Amino acid sequence: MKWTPKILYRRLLKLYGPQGWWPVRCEISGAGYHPEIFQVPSSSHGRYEVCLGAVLTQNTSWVQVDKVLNVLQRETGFDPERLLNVPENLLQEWIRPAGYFRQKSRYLCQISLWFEDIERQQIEPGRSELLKVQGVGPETADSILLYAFHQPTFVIDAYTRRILEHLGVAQPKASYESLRAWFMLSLPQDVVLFQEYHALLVAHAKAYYQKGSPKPDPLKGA
DNA sequence: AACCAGGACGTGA
DNA sequence: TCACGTCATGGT
Repeated sequence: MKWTPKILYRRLLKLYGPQGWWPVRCEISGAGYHPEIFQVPSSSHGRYEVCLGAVLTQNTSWVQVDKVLNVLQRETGFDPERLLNVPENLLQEWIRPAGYFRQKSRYLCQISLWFEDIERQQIEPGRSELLKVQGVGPETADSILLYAFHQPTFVIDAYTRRILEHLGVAQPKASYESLRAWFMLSLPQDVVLFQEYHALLVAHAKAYYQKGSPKPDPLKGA
């Protein structure tokens, strides 16, 4: 089987159907994810929530992030100015369940400053500028650009790597940018397509590529 | 009781 | 550039 981005997408879509992704809070979705009812964040608070979640979920399960986002919603109403005025100790207590709380408290402040700039100037955020923010690496940057600001960029995460390796598409040590290019160079630059594609990869990985209990990939069989 | 979770950074070679 | 140690909590 010679895998291309388009073929892989068709197979995943057939297996799992539309995802309607960025996971928001259980309070809203009931299950941690809300397929079908994903609303693109049209408000500043919505965009900001995605930014916070993207940082908080680094190397951390979403259920932990979910708890933290509920606290941040209650305490700050997803207002960057209010978050920036919270004493560091208190912010760290709020985000403790998401792990790395000392690092992430700083990262959240940095991304908040960046966010305020973007919203104030009402300009489209640039990827290279976003990557300069402390605590924002390639995956976090692409998640923010794709899900908060609707820019056509592709998110590569650990799940995506695992799938591409097992399918024989990628080398184990392939760079982030090379994998991102593999998708972006042969697909239409469509925001919803990229959002759905990443969501489908996560769905597939959760089903078959969990490290504890890996199962045979149905994509490889046929 | 280990092992893992949708990474990123600082350091040294 | 790149490999490696570090950061930290909660779930399984």
